[in-house]
Amino acid sequence: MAKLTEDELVAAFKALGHPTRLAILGWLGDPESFPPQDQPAGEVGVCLKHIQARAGVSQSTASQFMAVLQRAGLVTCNRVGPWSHYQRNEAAIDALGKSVLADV
Amino acid sequence: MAKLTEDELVAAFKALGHPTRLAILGWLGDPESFPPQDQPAGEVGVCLKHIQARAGVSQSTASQFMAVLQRAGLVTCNRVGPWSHYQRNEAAIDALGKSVLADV
DNA sequence: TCGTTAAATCGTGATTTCCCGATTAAAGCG
DNA sequence: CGCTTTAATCGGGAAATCACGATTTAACGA
Repeated sequence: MAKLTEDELVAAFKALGHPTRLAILGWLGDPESFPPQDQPAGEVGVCLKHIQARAGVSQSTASQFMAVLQRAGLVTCNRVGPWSHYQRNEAAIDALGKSVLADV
Repeated sequence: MAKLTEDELVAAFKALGHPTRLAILGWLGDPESFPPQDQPAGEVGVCLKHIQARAGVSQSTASQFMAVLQRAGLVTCNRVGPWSHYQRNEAAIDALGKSVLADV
């Protein structure tokens, strides 16, 4: 994973500076804990519907939360048919943690 | 350093989700790079005036920035006479980085 | 005691974030 | 082609953040 720029760091911190978004990223660490779906969550990621349900927010809010996490590079999106599946970007999260330990 | 709670994590991320505050925390990693002051910066921390000058913001803004970092546990404040000196809380920063690598 | 200096707090307008419902876009099925 | 499902985007009101100047508090010296 490339070294994070100042802007990327700020975007990542902003994205995680919200309790629900922080929780979502944690949940995605255990994709199998979500209800079953057409595509295997462990491979393709978790469907937005399931994230929305667990977070207890509206569909539009869930979609926007994931867009923020995606723009910050912390998750990736996998579109299969009508579904959007979200997965942690482990390399980016690792780079963020190491950035805090080394640079910040 | 104790394990960070969800709330502490969010507060720390929020505090760092601002380019100037993130930069300040980085600057404090090299206290000697600031202009000389009555008390040795390496021991007691950096005087608010110097932080304000480098950040290029007003006195009140600088004071509030440091208050945010302090409430997030990322810096400590050392009052000596009329001066407030700020220092990185290395244990908290370390705990934050490890939290990202392990829990988030 | 009276200034002076340092810094926290107060009061503010401007901007941004938050979160929703409504709408739109796209996929898939009968 | 309609109908349904999924999710992104739009529009907006409420709340929080941002950054400032003004004021207050506290420490110190003359």
